[in-house]
Amino acid sequence: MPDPTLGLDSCSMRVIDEARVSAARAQLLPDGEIERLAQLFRLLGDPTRTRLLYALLEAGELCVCDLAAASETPETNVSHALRLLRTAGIVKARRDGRMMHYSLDDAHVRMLLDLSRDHLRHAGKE
Amino acid sequence: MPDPTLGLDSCSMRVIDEARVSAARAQLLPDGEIERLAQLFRLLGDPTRTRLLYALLEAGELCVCDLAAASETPETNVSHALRLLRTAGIVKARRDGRMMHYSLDDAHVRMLLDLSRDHLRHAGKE
DNA sequence: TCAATATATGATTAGCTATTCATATATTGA
DNA sequence: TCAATATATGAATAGCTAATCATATATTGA
Repeated sequence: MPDPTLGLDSCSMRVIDEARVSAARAQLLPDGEIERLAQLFRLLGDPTRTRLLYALLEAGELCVCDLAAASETPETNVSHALRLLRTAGIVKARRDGRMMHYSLDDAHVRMLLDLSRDHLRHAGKE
Repeated sequence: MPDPTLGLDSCSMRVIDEARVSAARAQLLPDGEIERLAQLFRLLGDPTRTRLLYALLEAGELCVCDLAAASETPETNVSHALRLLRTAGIVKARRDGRMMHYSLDDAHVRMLLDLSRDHLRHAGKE
Protein backbone atom coordinates (compact mmCIF):
# COMPACT_ATOMS: atom_id res chain seq x y z
CA MET A 1 0.00 0.00 0.00
CA PRO A 2 1.39 3.43 -0.88
CA ASP A 3 2.07 5.72 2.04
CA PRO A 4 -0.76 8.29 2.00
CA THR A 5 1.26 10.78 4.05
CA LEU A 6 3.43 11.40 1.04
CA GLY A 7 0.62 13.26 -0.68
CA LEU A 8 1.60 11.92 -4.06
CA ASP A 9 -1.33 13.46 -5.80
CA SER A 10 -0.52 17.00 -4.82
CA CYS A 11 3.13 17.29 -5.76
CA SER A 12 6.10 16.17 -7.73
CA MET A 13 4.56 13.77 -10.19
CA ARG A 14 5.49 13.89 -13.80
CA VAL A 15 2.59 13.71 -16.17
CA ILE A 16 2.93 13.27 -19.90
CA ASP A 17 -0.58 12.97 -21.24
CA GLU A 18 -2.48 15.18 -18.85
CA ALA A 19 -5.87 14.65 -20.49
CA ARG A 20 -5.60 10.90 -20.37
CA VAL A 21 -4.35 10.96 -16.78
CA SER A 22 -7.17 13.11 -15.50
CA ALA A 23 -9.65 10.97 -17.43
CA ALA A 24 -8.21 7.85 -15.85
CA ARG A 25 -8.26 9.44 -12.41
CA ALA A 26 -11.86 10.47 -12.89
CA GLN A 27 -12.77 6.86 -13.59
CA LEU A 28 -10.49 5.46 -10.90
CA LEU A 29 -12.29 3.22 -8.47
CA PRO A 30 -12.27 4.45 -4.87
CA ASP A 31 -9.80 2.80 -2.50
CA GLY A 32 -12.51 0.82 -0.77
CA GLU A 33 -13.63 -0.82 -3.99
CA ILE A 34 -10.11 -1.51 -5.11
CA GLU A 35 -9.43 -3.15 -1.77
CA ARG A 36 -12.54 -5.31 -2.04
CA LEU A 37 -11.70 -6.33 -5.59
CA ALA A 38 -8.17 -7.22 -4.60
CA GLN A 39 -9.47 -9.19 -1.64
CA LEU A 40 -11.80 -11.16 -3.88
CA PHE A 41 -8.98 -12.07 -6.25
CA ARG A 42 -6.68 -12.88 -3.36
CA LEU A 43 -9.22 -15.33 -2.01
CA LEU A 44 -9.30 -17.10 -5.36
CA GLY A 45 -5.51 -16.97 -5.53
CA ASP A 46 -4.52 -19.74 -3.14
CA PRO A 47 -4.13 -23.22 -4.64
CA THR A 48 -5.97 -24.94 -1.81
CA ARG A 49 -8.93 -22.61 -2.13
CA THR A 50 -8.78 -22.69 -5.92
CA ARG A 51 -9.02 -26.47 -5.81
CA LEU A 52 -12.00 -26.37 -3.46
CA LEU A 53 -13.80 -23.83 -5.60
CA TYR A 54 -13.40 -25.79 -8.80
CA ALA A 55 -14.45 -28.97 -7.00
CA LEU A 56 -17.62 -27.17 -5.89
CA LEU A 57 -18.12 -25.79 -9.37
CA GLU A 58 -18.16 -29.34 -10.71
CA ALA A 59 -19.92 -31.15 -7.90
CA GLY A 60 -22.46 -28.52 -6.94
CA GLU A 61 -22.37 -29.37 -3.26
CA LEU A 62 -20.01 -31.40 -1.09
CA CYS A 63 -19.56 -32.03 2.60
CA VAL A 64 -16.26 -31.14 4.24
CA CYS A 65 -14.85 -34.64 4.27
CA ASP A 66 -15.79 -35.25 0.65
CA LEU A 67 -14.25 -31.94 -0.27
CA ALA A 68 -11.10 -33.05 1.50
CA ALA A 69 -11.11 -36.37 -0.33
CA ALA A 70 -11.94 -34.84 -3.70
CA SER A 71 -9.26 -32.20 -3.43
CA GLU A 72 -6.68 -34.34 -1.60
CA THR A 73 -6.37 -31.78 1.16
CA PRO A 74 -6.30 -32.35 4.93
CA GLU A 75 -9.68 -31.66 6.47
CA THR A 76 -8.43 -28.97 8.81
CA ASN A 77 -7.03 -27.07 5.86
CA VAL A 78 -10.34 -27.41 4.09
CA SER A 79 -12.16 -26.11 7.12
CA HIS A 80 -9.86 -23.11 7.49
CA ALA A 81 -10.17 -22.35 3.80
CA LEU A 82 -13.95 -22.65 3.84
CA ARG A 83 -14.23 -20.21 6.67
CA LEU A 84 -12.52 -17.50 4.65
CA LEU A 85 -14.62 -18.27 1.60
CA ARG A 86 -17.81 -18.32 3.65
CA THR A 87 -17.02 -15.04 5.39
CA ALA A 88 -16.48 -13.44 2.00
CA GLY A 89 -19.82 -14.74 0.72
CA ILE A 90 -18.17 -16.92 -1.91
CA VAL A 91 -19.50 -20.22 -0.57
CA LYS A 92 -22.45 -21.06 1.63
CA ALA A 93 -23.00 -23.85 4.13
CA ARG A 94 -25.98 -26.08 4.74
CA ARG A 95 -26.17 -28.24 7.83
CA ASP A 96 -27.40 -31.82 7.57
CA GLY A 97 -27.10 -33.63 10.88
CA ARG A 98 -23.51 -33.39 11.96
CA MET A 99 -22.30 -32.71 8.47
CA MET A 100 -21.93 -29.44 6.66
CA HIS A 101 -22.51 -29.23 2.92
CA TYR A 102 -20.83 -26.43 1.02
CA SER A 103 -21.62 -24.91 -2.33
CA LEU A 104 -20.79 -21.80 -4.33
CA ASP A 105 -22.83 -18.78 -3.25
CA ASP A 106 -22.11 -16.20 -5.93
CA ALA A 107 -23.03 -16.17 -9.59
CA HIS A 108 -20.22 -13.78 -10.52
CA VAL A 109 -17.63 -15.97 -8.88
CA ARG A 110 -18.99 -18.94 -10.80
CA MET A 111 -18.45 -16.93 -13.98
CA LEU A 112 -14.98 -15.89 -12.89
CA LEU A 113 -14.01 -19.51 -12.36
CA ASP A 114 -15.42 -20.51 -15.73
CA LEU A 115 -13.77 -17.66 -17.54
CA SER A 116 -10.43 -18.29 -15.91
CA ARG A 117 -10.47 -21.91 -16.90
CA ASP A 118 -11.10 -20.82 -20.46
CA HIS A 119 -8.22 -18.42 -20.13
CA LEU A 120 -5.91 -21.33 -19.35
CA ARG A 121 -7.34 -23.56 -22.05
CA HIS A 122 -6.80 -21.02 -24.81
CA ALA A 123 -3.66 -20.17 -22.96
CA GLY A 124 -0.95 -17.76 -23.91
CA LYS A 125 -2.30 -15.26 -26.41
CA GLU A 126 -5.77 -13.85 -26.86
CA MET B 1 0.40 -26.71 -0.40
CA PRO B 2 -0.46 -30.14 0.99
CA ASP B 3 2.47 -32.40 1.73
CA PRO B 4 2.50 -34.99 -1.06
CA THR B 5 4.52 -37.44 1.04
CA LEU B 6 1.46 -38.02 3.18
CA GLY B 7 -0.20 -39.91 0.35
CA LEU B 8 -3.59 -38.59 1.31
CA ASP B 9 -5.31 -40.14 -1.63
CA SER B 10 -4.33 -43.68 -0.81
CA CYS B 11 -5.31 -43.96 2.83
CA SER B 12 -7.33 -42.86 5.78
CA MET B 13 -9.77 -40.46 4.19
CA ARG B 14 -13.41 -40.60 5.08
CA VAL B 15 -15.76 -40.45 2.14
CA ILE B 16 -19.48 -40.03 2.44
CA ASP B 17 -20.79 -39.73 -1.09
CA GLU B 18 -18.38 -41.95 -2.97
CA ALA B 19 -19.97 -41.42 -6.36
CA ARG B 20 -19.86 -37.67 -6.10
CA VAL B 21 -16.30 -37.70 -4.81
CA SER B 22 -14.98 -39.86 -7.61
CA ALA B 23 -16.87 -37.74 -10.13
CA ALA B 24 -15.34 -34.61 -8.66
CA ARG B 25 -11.90 -36.19 -8.67
CA ALA B 26 -12.31 -37.24 -12.27
CA GLN B 27 -13.02 -33.62 -13.21
CA LEU B 28 -10.38 -32.22 -10.89
CA LEU B 29 -7.93 -29.98 -12.67
CA PRO B 30 -4.33 -31.19 -12.59
CA ASP B 31 -2.00 -29.54 -10.09
CA GLY B 32 -0.24 -27.55 -12.79
CA GLU B 33 -3.44 -25.92 -13.97
CA ILE B 34 -4.62 -25.23 -10.45
CA GLU B 35 -1.30 -23.58 -9.74
CA ARG B 36 -1.55 -21.43 -12.86
CA LEU B 37 -5.10 -20.41 -12.07
CA ALA B 38 -4.15 -19.51 -8.52
CA GLN B 39 -1.18 -17.54 -9.80
CA LEU B 40 -3.39 -15.58 -12.17
CA PHE B 41 -5.80 -14.67 -9.38
CA ARG B 42 -2.94 -13.86 -7.02
CA LEU B 43 -1.57 -11.40 -9.57
CA LEU B 44 -4.93 -9.64 -9.70
CA GLY B 45 -5.15 -9.75 -5.92
CA ASP B 46 -2.79 -6.97 -4.90
CA PRO B 47 -4.30 -3.49 -4.55
CA THR B 48 -1.45 -1.78 -6.36
CA ARG B 49 -1.72 -4.10 -9.32
CA THR B 50 -5.51 -4.03 -9.22
CA ARG B 51 -5.41 -0.26 -9.46
CA LEU B 52 -3.02 -0.38 -12.40
CA LEU B 53 -5.12 -2.92 -14.25
CA TYR B 54 -8.34 -0.95 -13.88
CA ALA B 55 -6.53 2.22 -14.93
CA LEU B 56 -5.39 0.42 -18.07
CA LEU B 57 -8.85 -1.00 -18.61
CA GLU B 58 -10.19 2.56 -18.69
CA ALA B 59 -7.36 4.36 -20.41
CA GLY B 60 -6.36 1.73 -22.93
CA GLU B 61 -2.69 2.59 -22.80
CA LEU B 62 -0.57 4.63 -20.41
CA CYS B 63 3.12 5.26 -19.91
CA VAL B 64 4.73 4.41 -16.61
CA CYS B 65 4.73 7.91 -15.21
CA ASP B 66 1.12 8.51 -16.21
CA LEU B 67 0.16 5.19 -14.65
CA ALA B 68 1.91 6.32 -11.49
CA ALA B 69 0.07 9.64 -11.53
CA ALA B 70 -3.29 8.10 -12.41
CA SER B 71 -3.05 5.46 -9.70
CA GLU B 72 -1.26 7.63 -7.12
CA THR B 73 1.51 5.08 -6.76
CA PRO B 74 5.29 5.66 -6.64
CA GLU B 75 6.87 4.96 -10.00
CA THR B 76 9.18 2.28 -8.68
CA ASN B 77 6.22 0.37 -7.31
CA VAL B 78 4.51 0.71 -10.66
CA SER B 79 7.57 -0.59 -12.42
CA HIS B 80 7.90 -3.58 -10.12
CA ALA B 81 4.22 -4.35 -10.47
CA LEU B 82 4.33 -4.07 -14.25
CA ARG B 83 7.17 -6.52 -14.47
CA LEU B 84 5.13 -9.22 -12.77
CA LEU B 85 2.10 -8.47 -14.93
CA ARG B 86 4.20 -8.41 -18.09
CA THR B 87 5.94 -11.69 -17.27
CA ALA B 88 2.54 -13.29 -16.77
CA GLY B 89 1.30 -12.01 -20.12
CA ILE B 90 -1.35 -9.83 -18.53
CA VAL B 91 0.00 -6.54 -19.84
CA LYS B 92 2.22 -5.71 -22.77
CA ALA B 93 4.74 -2.92 -23.28
CA ARG B 94 5.36 -0.70 -26.27
CA ARG B 95 8.44 1.45 -26.43
CA ASP B 96 8.21 5.04 -27.70
CA GLY B 97 11.49 6.85 -27.37
CA ARG B 98 12.53 6.63 -23.76
CA MET B 99 9.02 5.96 -22.59
CA MET B 100 7.21 2.68 -22.23
CA HIS B 101 3.48 2.47 -22.84
CA TYR B 102 1.58 -0.32 -21.19
CA SER B 103 -1.77 -1.88 -22.01
CA LEU B 104 -3.76 -5.00 -21.20
CA ASP B 105 -2.65 -8.00 -23.22
CA ASP B 106 -5.32 -10.58 -22.52
CA ALA B 107 -8.98 -10.62 -23.46
CA HIS B 108 -9.94 -13.01 -20.69
CA VAL B 109 -8.34 -10.80 -18.08
CA ARG B 110 -10.25 -7.84 -19.47
CA MET B 111 -13.43 -9.84 -18.97
CA LEU B 112 -12.38 -10.88 -15.49
CA LEU B 113 -11.88 -7.26 -14.51
CA ASP B 114 -15.22 -6.26 -15.98
CA LEU B 115 -17.05 -9.12 -14.34
CA SER B 116 -15.47 -8.47 -10.98
CA ARG B 117 -16.45 -4.85 -11.03
CA ASP B 118 -20.01 -5.96 -11.72
CA HIS B 119 -19.72 -8.35 -8.80
CA LEU B 120 -18.97 -5.43 -6.50
CA ARG B 121 -21.65 -3.21 -7.99
CA HIS B 122 -24.42 -5.75 -7.45
CA ALA B 123 -22.59 -6.57 -4.28
CA GLY B 124 -23.53 -8.94 -1.54
CA LYS B 125 -26.02 -11.48 -2.83
CA GLU B 126 -26.52 -12.92 -6.27
C1' DT C 1 30.45 11.56 -25.98
C1' DC C 2 27.97 13.54 -22.12
C1' DA C 3 24.21 14.97 -19.29
C1' DA C 4 19.38 14.41 -18.66
C1' DT C 5 15.48 11.67 -18.59
C1' DA C 6 12.41 7.42 -18.23
C1' DT C 7 12.24 3.17 -16.65
C1' DA C 8 14.06 -1.10 -14.70
C1' DT C 9 16.44 -3.90 -11.40
C1' DG C 10 18.65 -5.46 -6.88
C1' DA C 11 18.66 -6.09 -2.03
C1' DT C 12 16.55 -5.58 2.35
C1' DT C 13 12.94 -5.79 5.46
C1' DA C 14 8.45 -5.81 7.63
C1' DG C 15 4.03 -7.71 7.45
C1' DC C 16 1.00 -11.14 6.13
C1' DT C 17 -0.84 -15.82 5.77
C1' DA C 18 -1.14 -20.91 4.76
C1' DT C 19 -0.02 -24.84 7.16
C1' DT C 20 0.29 -27.54 11.19
C1' DC C 21 -0.96 -29.56 15.53
C1' DA C 22 -3.79 -29.23 19.46
C1' DT C 23 -8.14 -28.42 21.18
C1' DA C 24 -13.04 -27.07 21.15
C1' DT C 25 -17.84 -27.23 19.69
C1' DA C 26 -21.92 -29.43 17.90
C1' DT C 27 -24.78 -33.28 16.72
C1' DT C 28 -26.31 -38.00 17.06
C1' DG C 29 -27.68 -42.30 19.07
C1' DA C 30 -27.55 -45.29 23.05
C1' DT D 1 -25.81 -38.05 30.02
C1' DC D 2 -22.00 -40.17 27.53
C1' DA D 3 -19.14 -41.64 23.76
C1' DA D 4 -18.50 -41.10 18.93
C1' DT D 5 -18.36 -38.38 15.00
C1' DA D 6 -17.99 -34.14 11.92
C1' DT D 7 -16.43 -29.88 11.74
C1' DA D 8 -14.49 -25.65 13.60
C1' DT D 9 -11.24 -22.85 16.01
C1' DG D 10 -6.76 -21.28 18.29
C1' DA D 11 -1.95 -20.56 18.37
C1' DA D 12 2.61 -20.91 16.50
C1' DT D 13 5.64 -20.84 12.76
C1' DA D 14 7.82 -20.82 8.27
C1' DG D 15 7.69 -18.93 3.83
C1' DC D 16 6.41 -15.49 0.75
C1' DT D 17 6.13 -10.85 -1.08
C1' DA D 18 5.11 -5.77 -1.46
C1' DA D 19 7.30 -1.60 -0.33
C1' DT D 20 11.46 0.90 0.01
C1' DC D 21 15.86 2.86 -1.19
C1' DA D 22 19.83 2.57 -3.94
C1' DT D 23 21.57 1.76 -8.26
C1' DA D 24 21.60 0.39 -13.17
C1' DT D 25 20.20 0.55 -18.00
C1' DA D 26 18.47 2.74 -22.11
C1' DT D 27 17.29 6.58 -24.98
C1' DT D 28 17.59 11.30 -26.51
C1' DG D 29 19.52 15.65 -27.83
C1' DA D 30 23.41 18.75 -27.62
